[in-house]
Amino acid sequence: MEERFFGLLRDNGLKATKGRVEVLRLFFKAGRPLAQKQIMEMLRLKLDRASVYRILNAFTGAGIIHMAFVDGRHRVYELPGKCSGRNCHPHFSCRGCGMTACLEDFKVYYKGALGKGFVAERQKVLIEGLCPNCRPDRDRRHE
Amino acid sequence: MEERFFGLLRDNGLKATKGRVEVLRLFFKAGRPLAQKQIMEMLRLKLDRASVYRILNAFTGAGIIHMAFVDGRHRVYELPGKCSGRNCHPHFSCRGCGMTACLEDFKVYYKGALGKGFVAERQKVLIEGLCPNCRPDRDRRHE
DNA sequence: ATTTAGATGCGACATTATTGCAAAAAATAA
DNA sequence: TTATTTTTTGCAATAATGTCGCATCTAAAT
Repeated sequence: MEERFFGLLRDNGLKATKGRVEVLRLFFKAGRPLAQKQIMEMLRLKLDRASVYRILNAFTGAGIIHMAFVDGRHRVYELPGKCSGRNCHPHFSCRGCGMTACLEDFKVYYKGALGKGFVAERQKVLIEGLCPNCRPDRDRRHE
Repeated sequence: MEERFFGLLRDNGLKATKGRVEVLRLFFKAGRPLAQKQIMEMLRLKLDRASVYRILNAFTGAGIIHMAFVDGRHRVYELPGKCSGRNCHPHFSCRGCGMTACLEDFKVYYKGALGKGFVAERQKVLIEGLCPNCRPDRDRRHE
């Protein structure tokens, strides 16, 4: 299982160090976008803040992950999944617990109106709201 | 002209101080979203960093402006225009010069796929790319 | 003009992120 | 395996964005 991470790192010209394997493992395990802070809390081994930042930048440069969106002051990264760096799928962010999710089947359609001479390179769509856990439960509204 | 700003401030329970009138003037003059940094550079009078932040927070609390989007690490604010705080129109941000623009006629259509139990409260749409000034000019491509 | 509620300036601090440099670890060569 | 080279890491310092406390000042009301 770890071999998969070793290969992914080496294929992208990155040494398979403990720290990188660990961070990569966390992304695969989480299956959802992660911010540096969350990664720090999930680490099973000691890794410096600076190293985590450098790992995220290295991964981003290599295309192993990309920045999905900025949530408040946190840059949130994820494995590519179905989206390219240029045209990323929309994301959901819960204002209750900070949980994030990819909305890969959630398509955005827009028409014109960018004005003459403008070039669109990337779209970033973020839906903010409440996840099922943070939503006031409708079945309990009579309590 | 300045009376308009005085009235807008007082109607929202804010004292019409020099700093506030100046910041409000900049928003009206610019006619586009502004970040704290840009405001600092445009100021015609001396105003402390902290004061600008406090003014932006006061204006936001009063509903005179709202945060349009986060660009990199910069919070970008704007006058409401056609959008409410909850459902803001899409924005454009130029990666060349950092210029921002509102895409009020740019409508986003999306369908389903938010999953059961999720509640959408806000949408944030940001298109990144190049503005006409930063775009490599097509007419000069043979140079 | 005096009073007073509230705004400002300044400095300290918190947070997120980057960088320089020496020590450590991984990959390569011997 | 050992030695060498390259890259990464840890630590500390630094930068940028933003907030807060407190003394001082200002706008507006008396």
